[in-house]
Amino acid sequence: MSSAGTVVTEAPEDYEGLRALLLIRHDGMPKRLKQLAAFALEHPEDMAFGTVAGIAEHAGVQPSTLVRFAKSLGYDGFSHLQQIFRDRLRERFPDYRERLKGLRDAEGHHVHAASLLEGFINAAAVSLERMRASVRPEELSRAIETLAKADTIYLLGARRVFPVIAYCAYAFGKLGVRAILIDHVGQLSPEQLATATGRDAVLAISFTPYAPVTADLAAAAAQRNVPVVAITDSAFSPLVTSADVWLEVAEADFGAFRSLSASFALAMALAVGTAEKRAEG
Amino acid sequence: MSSAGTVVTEAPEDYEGLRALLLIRHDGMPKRLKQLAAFALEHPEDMAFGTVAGIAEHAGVQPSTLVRFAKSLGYDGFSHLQQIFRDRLRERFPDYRERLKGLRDAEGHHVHAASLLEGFINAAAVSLERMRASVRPEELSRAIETLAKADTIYLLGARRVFPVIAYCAYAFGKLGVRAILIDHVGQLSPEQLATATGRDAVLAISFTPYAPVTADLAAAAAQRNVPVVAITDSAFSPLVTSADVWLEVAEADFGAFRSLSASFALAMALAVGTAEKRAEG
DNA sequence: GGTATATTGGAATTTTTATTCCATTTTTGT
DNA sequence: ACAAAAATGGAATAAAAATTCCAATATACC
Repeated sequence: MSSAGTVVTEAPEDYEGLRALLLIRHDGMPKRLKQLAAFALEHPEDMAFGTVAGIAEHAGVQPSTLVRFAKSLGYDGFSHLQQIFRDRLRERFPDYRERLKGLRDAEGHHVHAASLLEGFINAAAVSLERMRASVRPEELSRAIETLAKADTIYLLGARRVFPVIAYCAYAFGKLGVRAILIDHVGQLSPEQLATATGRDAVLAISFTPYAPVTADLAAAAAQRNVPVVAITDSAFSPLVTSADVWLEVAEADFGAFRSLSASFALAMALAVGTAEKRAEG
Repeated sequence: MSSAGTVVTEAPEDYEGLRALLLIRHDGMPKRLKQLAAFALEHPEDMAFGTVAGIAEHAGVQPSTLVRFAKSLGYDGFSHLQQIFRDRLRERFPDYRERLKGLRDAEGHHVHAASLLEGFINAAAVSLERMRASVRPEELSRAIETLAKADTIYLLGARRVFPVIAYCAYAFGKLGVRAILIDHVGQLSPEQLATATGRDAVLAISFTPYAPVTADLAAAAAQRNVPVVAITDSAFSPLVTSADVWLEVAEADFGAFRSLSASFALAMALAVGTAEKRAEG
């Protein structure tokens, strides 16, 4: 390790750190490595997607030089360096599985617990960022209008998303909007929904793997001309066919568990938006 | 070429075209390919960066199925299909300016709805960032240890935080950890908790204004020497006196509503941490 | 100007990754 | 209920890519 290149004390794990390192070290670098440093900052996408051979040709160096370049910065090899560029494009969602594995071997449980938390925080943050870009204001507006027109709002969701719908019940209640939580107690959900008419509305949430109850009940409601507003995670969701308006939320996951943060934020916006719309007229 | 799969007249060269094609073909696809179609649209980043083996595992199919999937869409193989996903990421940069402009042009209500959503997204993001700094790894570790030692975990939370605790019930169940959700149905919560002993544990959550039930039940449990792990928002919380370990979470609010994102992330970390600790021994 | 040291180029090797093939299972049509 | 066709899983194979190694060249130092 301490043999070949220059200093070995670094190796930033994020793009900004790498950028800073390259700017500092650039002046003292030998010709070809300097060339690569400049190329990397000018063509970060190439660095993220390219192969050693391809990038080397583009940058006018030999493949081996690229590997040497990565090692001189403290990385294991080119692949490790490339990961930094990929993470950047991935909306800053580094490969935590890898990191977790490393931490587990290396240090104690404290670190492990903390990195677990980091992972979930990151999944939540990514979900929120994604939603910023993906939800269309017009759709959101239409959803709010539909709910605002309703006499009573029936809240439908099971299993993983039940917490979201339960929160809606709390929020609508606090806002003075009449809403009924379909809680499935005693498997009475069909009866709980039976009183819904065309003048009411259903707010249904379901993500993969779609709980059959939710899809079934939403479909039954739609059949009876009850307007359905849906929050779901893909155009393939069984909710889409029943819905008058549907909003897409793609939550990020960490390990086997998916975030709910974006769904919560969206649900809250729907609830407050509905209450405000009603107050207007 | 005209041999194996389905139709071969297509093979869109851009992401939108691919998306459209998947939506159209989805219904007529066999099980595994349908699965992949959904996965691809839900995890486009994975498709862009992953390897055949990695993506296949994530999506729950065989590597060969991925190749077959690509070919059935008219591509040469997986690599060709992957290119579409990579191209999409390269171009998706001048995004925010467009978005802002779009918001400005749209009508009054749309903007309002969108900014409502922005507000809740920001509150959630702020909460997450705060927690990054505030939760101490040692405390988190102690909390996990306490829960891991327990025979059965009793989940306690009401009103605003009920969704968090309800999610814990889901997560623990999925992880194979015995946990009981105190759901307050029929006001039977004291009875639901009555069977807890010193070999079990209580996970309690409460934020201002502290719901009296939660504090009372936690205190009663502590009295009977049941270990209590608490998540709360200040050192003055009534939960603190009953708790063996407590974790502080300060959620940000927008309007009258407070985020729950940080609490969720923390709860998930606790759940997974507990399950892993148990698996270790 | 000569020698030691660092850098570079390029081929050889190893590792990783995509693809193909075929036996087994599932679905479809009669 | 049966046969034919389609779909699937998994191991075997082929292709591609990263990494290493060493000889050749350039640079720095005395």
